[in-house]
Amino acid sequence: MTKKTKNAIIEAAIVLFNSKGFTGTSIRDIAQKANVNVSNISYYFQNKRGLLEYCFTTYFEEYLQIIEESLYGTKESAPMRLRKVTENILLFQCQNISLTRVVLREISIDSQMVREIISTYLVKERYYFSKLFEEGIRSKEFHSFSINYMIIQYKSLLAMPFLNNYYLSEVLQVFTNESYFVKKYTKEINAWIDGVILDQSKPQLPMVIQ
Amino acid sequence: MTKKTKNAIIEAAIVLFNSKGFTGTSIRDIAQKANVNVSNISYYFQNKRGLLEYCFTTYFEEYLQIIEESLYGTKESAPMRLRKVTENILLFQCQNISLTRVVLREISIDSQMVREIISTYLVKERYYFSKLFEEGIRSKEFHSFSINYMIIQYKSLLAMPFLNNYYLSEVLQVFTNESYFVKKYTKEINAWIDGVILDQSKPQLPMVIQ
Amino acid sequence: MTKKTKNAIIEAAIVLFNSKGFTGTSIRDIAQKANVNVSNISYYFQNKRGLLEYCFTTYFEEYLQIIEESLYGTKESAPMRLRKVTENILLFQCQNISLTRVVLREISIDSQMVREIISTYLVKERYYFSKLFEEGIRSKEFHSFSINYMIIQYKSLLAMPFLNNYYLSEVLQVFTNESYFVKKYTKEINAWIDGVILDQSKPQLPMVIQ
Amino acid sequence: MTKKTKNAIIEAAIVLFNSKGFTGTSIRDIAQKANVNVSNISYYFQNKRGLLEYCFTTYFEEYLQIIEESLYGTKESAPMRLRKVTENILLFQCQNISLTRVVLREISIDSQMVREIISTYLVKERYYFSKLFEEGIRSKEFHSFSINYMIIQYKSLLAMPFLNNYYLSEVLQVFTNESYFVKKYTKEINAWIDGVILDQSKPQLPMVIQ
DNA sequence: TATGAATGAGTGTTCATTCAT
DNA sequence: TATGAATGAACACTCATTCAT
Repeated sequence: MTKKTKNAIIEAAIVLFNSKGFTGTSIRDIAQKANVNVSNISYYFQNKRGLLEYCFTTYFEEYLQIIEESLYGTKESAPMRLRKVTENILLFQCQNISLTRVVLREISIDSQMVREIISTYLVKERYYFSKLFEEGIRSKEFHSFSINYMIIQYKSLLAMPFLNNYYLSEVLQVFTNESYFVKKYTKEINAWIDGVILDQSKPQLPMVIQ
Repeated sequence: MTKKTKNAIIEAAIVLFNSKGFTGTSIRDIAQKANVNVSNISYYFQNKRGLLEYCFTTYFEEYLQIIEESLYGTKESAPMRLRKVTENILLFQCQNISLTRVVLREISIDSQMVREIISTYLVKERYYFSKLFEEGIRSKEFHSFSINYMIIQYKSLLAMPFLNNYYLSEVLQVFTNESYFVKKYTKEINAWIDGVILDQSKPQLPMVIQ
Repeated sequence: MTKKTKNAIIEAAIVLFNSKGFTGTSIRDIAQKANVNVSNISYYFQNKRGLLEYCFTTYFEEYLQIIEESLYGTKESAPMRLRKVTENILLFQCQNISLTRVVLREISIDSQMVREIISTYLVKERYYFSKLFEEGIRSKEFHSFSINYMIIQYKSLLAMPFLNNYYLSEVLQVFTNESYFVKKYTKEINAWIDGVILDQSKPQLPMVIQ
Repeated sequence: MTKKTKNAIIEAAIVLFNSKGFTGTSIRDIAQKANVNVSNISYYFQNKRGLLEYCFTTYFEEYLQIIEESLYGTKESAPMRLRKVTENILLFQCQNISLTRVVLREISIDSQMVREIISTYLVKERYYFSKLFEEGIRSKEFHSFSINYMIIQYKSLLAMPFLNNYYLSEVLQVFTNESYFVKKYTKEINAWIDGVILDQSKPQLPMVIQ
């Protein structure tokens, strides 16, 4: 009824996958942290892989919904929508730091398993982003750079604070879980948008850098 | 005499750590791929951790040397040196794709082991980068943004193609191991330098965007 | 009311015990094949052992009844009754191939559990067979061989096609489930009866070999 | 060097596979009985299946060699060679009672695994036996029965004491491991040969029944 | 009568490591 | 310098069974 056990497993798994990696985490670790019996993992998720799949699916379903809503909810200009989707993605990722880090890191593994799970999600994401950049270019608001490289840069800026959160906290003393981080980092990406993406020959927007 | 065995182990380890992750790779996998006996790993590197340490050390020694030479070998302006170090880092990383990916990914794990090995290297790297940005700001060539965030963005742009190389190759059809990638991607980062870092009110450099 | 669930379990169990062996079959396998919930097995048969017991009991009750009826239903001579019981046993075993194979194979395991269940049945069976052979010997129709060895041979001939049904079908292309198998194999055993058991110095019966 | 560990594993495995069946035996049972570490089983035999394969292979190599030598070592008549091969097989099986029982029982499981291992051996065995029976029939020494059914009966008589050794010892008080068993049981099978296989219209051999 | 949740012991297997040679 | 044998702990996973509903 209450799915208490199932949820406890998921939460424990995300925390441990985050800090120790998927292969570095044993299902016994998870069961112990969740304070449940090991067998429940097989019971609810078939096996360890199923648990990771669940995490991925959960993440991407919500992630893509946020992108969709941010892009198609309003009739604003491409630059405005780019800013909006940026902020919403950062907000979502900050609210799910551990899960975000798990997804971003495990994606970087050359595992057939991971590819099978996520490839369709990534194709969808790419479709949304490239459509947005195309619109910006068509309306002359964006530079007509290679869209592929725009997406690479954009995604790299979105992911970096989460992938290298150790670097941020230890070396740079920047903490992704602090409330003002979203605001601060949104400004940074906006600076990139203004400086790199937007065609400043006819600026439509005031600079928003801190 | 000949370090054939040792080198075979290192090469096999890098390839496997890259594709399966550190915890996902067993020393038996490595020994088999290197076509040597398992015990040789203990013999040459003490244990599995020692092998990873060796990889990290090898990588960072060369990486930092490249940064040092790029920054202090000439007396050029900050922007020019930033462009130069960028190109050299990308070149180095492309020439050592697997190792680069291993380092970048394993760094993202919250492992005490990894931290112990790399923290001093990261502090050095930060020192070099922040000194460069400080100089640029002092000479009014760079915007006076937060240096920390500049470094975050810069590092994220440098790392992204290697961390998400699956995404690049499968979704965007961009291949990091192709010869022209360095040239192409250097231009991209230069666009970022020009648009975001450089204070364009008094441009010293012609735009280099494709 | 309807014993649908119970019967589904039994049928699934027999098929699986046959093809995978008792220890090789899990109650989850059975429940899945029977399309019922696992707990029903505990409900109807107490536990896995109880399910096997049920199979054994079912088999032997009918098996012994067939022997009894074949031997004591008529007043015919020992050889005729031996032929008759042979045919009826083969018929019964062919009609219950899977169950027969389960029983014959599991009997060969040195399991205390199995012994407890079946020992009384085997004693009864032995009583019937030895009485029949004694009668044949007393009436000079049978050779006065060791009755024990007669029973061994007789039982081995009865069991063989079922125990080694893979050998029969794959290597010899003989199929126990085909309708004419009983007739054919009965003739074979009759040949054995005529050649080995019957005292041919004064033959009472015509040879029946194919 | 001494292969002590490997042999200890094999011996323990045969005993346990015999008494508890393959699936009923855990590799921990085996390791404990052999007084070695569990991992050695994987080390020497890859996995549990490999251990069974080894048992099968060992058994059949020797078994087929015995048949070959018995049949082709001399230039005797078909009946004499049939007697000889019978005695040698029984002797071999009595000297390896446990292994024989393991092989005979596991063969009766419908397992793809078992089939893959043994099918070629069984085909060879069949070739030898059918050739022998063909010769006997051609020389008019044997009845011209169906060779397939002859082989079935012959194999069933050879296997029975080992498959049902519980039945023999508990119910019939006959013990296969006693020294005189081979002699005694060889006579029994000879009785079958004389009574069923040999064409007695022109007897070449004196009856050997006790 | 039937179910889904949950358990703890057990499964086969793999792990990194050690050691004598 | 390199190897094969051996270990014990850990691995992911499955087992039969129980219990509240």
